[in-house]
Amino acid sequence: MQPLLPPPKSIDELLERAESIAGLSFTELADMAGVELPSNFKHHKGWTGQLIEVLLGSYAGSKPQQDFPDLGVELKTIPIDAYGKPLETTYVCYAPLINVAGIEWSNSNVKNKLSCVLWMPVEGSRDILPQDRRVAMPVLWQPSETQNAVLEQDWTELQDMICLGQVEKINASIGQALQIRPKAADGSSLTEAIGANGEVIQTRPRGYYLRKEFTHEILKSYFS
DNA sequence: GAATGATCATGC
DNA sequence: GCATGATCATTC
Repeated sequence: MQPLLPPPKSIDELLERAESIAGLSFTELADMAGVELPSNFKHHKGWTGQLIEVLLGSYAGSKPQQDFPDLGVELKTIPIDAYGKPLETTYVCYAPLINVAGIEWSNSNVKNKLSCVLWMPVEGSRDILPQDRRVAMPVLWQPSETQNAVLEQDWTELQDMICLGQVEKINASIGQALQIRPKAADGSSLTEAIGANGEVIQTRPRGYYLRKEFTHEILKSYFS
């Protein structure tokens, strides 16, 4: 998919664009973008996110930066049920597993990505066909002090385990708001990490994700 | 039913 | 393989 518009020049312009597609169905959005609508997402898991990106004027790419670097805004689509509750966790970024000296919360990719997020909730219930799913109203969010503290605490705990060679002990149950889970094409994918004795080991790549409870709180606070 | 771990598509 | 976009599907 190619961007349909130049990047927005201001947050207001970005919000206007986002609000202008709220309420529209995936069928209407696919038409606007000139792309085919998948009948399901089994083989097109990132389709919705990329569709919203091109409609709002984000440059496609896999750069480890925000979607709108000039505005300092990250774009996230999030599937919700009929009650506005998230149906999935939210991927944040890759978890660095090696050469981690010098990485602190203040300069981490997680903090950078989550410093300002434009959430685009979309209907995601599996009993709604992709063609009928609609986009909800956007939410521009910046973490509160409390939220930032929780994120920092989780990140520190997890990143400490990585530094101490305990990556193999990390599972998705660790962390109140942030968790680490595998992030790879399949189980054969490997990357370097720190082992229990400080040696270099091979392990499955991991990513940081936000729990549904945390994103639910974000969405609720803007609709109450 | 929800959560964890696994997986799919794409561009370099 | 890394990093983006995430959802799937097995396990609990």
